[in-house]
Amino acid sequence: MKIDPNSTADLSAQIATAIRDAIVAGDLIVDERLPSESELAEQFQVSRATVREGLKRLAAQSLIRTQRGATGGAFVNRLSFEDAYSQQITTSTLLLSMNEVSFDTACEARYALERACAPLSASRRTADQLATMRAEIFRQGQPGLTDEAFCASDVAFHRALVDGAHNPVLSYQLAGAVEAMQPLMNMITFTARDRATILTLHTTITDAIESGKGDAAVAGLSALEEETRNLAADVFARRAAKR
Amino acid sequence: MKIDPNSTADLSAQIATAIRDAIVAGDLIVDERLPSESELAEQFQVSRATVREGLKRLAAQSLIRTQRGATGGAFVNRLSFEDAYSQQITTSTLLLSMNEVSFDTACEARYALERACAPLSASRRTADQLATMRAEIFRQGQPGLTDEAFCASDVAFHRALVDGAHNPVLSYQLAGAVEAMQPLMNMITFTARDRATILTLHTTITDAIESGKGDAAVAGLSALEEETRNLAADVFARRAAKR
DNA sequence: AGACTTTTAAATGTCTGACAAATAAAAATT
DNA sequence: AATTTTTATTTGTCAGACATTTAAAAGTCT
Repeated sequence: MKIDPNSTADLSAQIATAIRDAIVAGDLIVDERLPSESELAEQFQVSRATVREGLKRLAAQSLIRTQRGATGGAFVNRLSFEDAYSQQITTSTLLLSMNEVSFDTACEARYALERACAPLSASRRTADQLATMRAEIFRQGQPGLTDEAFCASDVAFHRALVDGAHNPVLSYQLAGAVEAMQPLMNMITFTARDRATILTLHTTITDAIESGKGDAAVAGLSALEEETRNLAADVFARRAAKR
Repeated sequence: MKIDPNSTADLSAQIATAIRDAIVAGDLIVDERLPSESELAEQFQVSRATVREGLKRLAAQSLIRTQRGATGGAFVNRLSFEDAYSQQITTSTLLLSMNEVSFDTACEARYALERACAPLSASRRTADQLATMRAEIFRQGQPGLTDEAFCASDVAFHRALVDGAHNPVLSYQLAGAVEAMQPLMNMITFTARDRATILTLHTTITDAIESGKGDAAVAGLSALEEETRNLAADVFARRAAKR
């Protein structure tokens, strides 16, 4: 684990990279303790403050955790799916909001990915996930629900659908795609009629998942995608006409 | 932008969270300059070193960039797809290697996602992407290619396939799934016969993409998935038998 | 006046040394 | 033997200093 004295990059960044590489390469294994900050400072020939900045970079990516006290120190962290989820969601959300990704592009990606889950979900979903989907459908039918709450329930519905595939890797990948859409969806105003249409489609999809018909679920998702895109197109057209 | 004096969390972590929240909420917009480190230190009532640790956390997530000099400072960074790609790949790779994700689980997720891209790719791919796919197929047929090089070419082939969908959000999501598989794939030894089988399937898929037949491409991917899983199962069975 | 050079000020990057707080092990006491 | 106290180690935080980079301001020369 060495740093390049000729590099112009910040020392703290170089230190973070060196340690990260060691973790990715497997030279440092999960729960292994790194040398203390003072030892690292001597090893890299920098001050303790610089080492700390490097370590904080790694902590931000959940690659290490620190513990104070006599037997404390920095330990290689087992990256949990939960940690990875939340990072993914933050990154995806910012990616969409900062890069002028069109609603259609994001929507297309999301539904393409969801359709990839549907057949697996249809054959593996537990009663628990089905119950969640039904519960969210019920919630979505409640009168007086705000648009935000409707969208949040929509996200919960789709997450249950995705989790039904019982593949944590898929769930992790999809978390970003589904949740990052929420701010975009929140721009839409859902009329009572819109909600009724969506509810019908949600029911169709849930029925298909329950009876193990992957194809029908895929078709339902495609219909839902079209509906969503039409709704968004209307909103944007009306907004453009106002000017 | 405030921190909770009663929280037990590290001050640098709280500062990072406060600024991150402001960025996600849109209170700080792209390319906006944050107050200088000294000003932030005064604002949060902490030392400059603590502020810096917080800022390094944000820099690790590509949320800010820093510039030295008179008009320098920390600026809200536009999260680029490239930045997001590489973060995704690191995270996905570690997630798989640290959590005992089975080969089958990872493989299933990867191919499910790729099949989601195939129909889009079949209708939108450019000549460029097709050429890349053909070139990689050619490379994979070269004698004397190491297993590592074969896998790397395989990744390039699949990335071209995914990029053919011309949806940056999809490409971003898929980058992690495809690249994170590489270390797992590298555990497999490909015999000449294995390679020939894979080559045939790659050709089938490319032909389907070229002629706009999404269904055929999906079928080809499914066949490739089965082939890959059989290969891996053989490897693991042989390894288990050795003991 | 305009082009070039020098100075200056502001900002991040790094270092040093110190103290606070947490924590577990070792030592002392009951 | 159980409990309490001490001690050593480690991270968290602070204060102040200097180095380096950078652009703008000031100065100088033609």
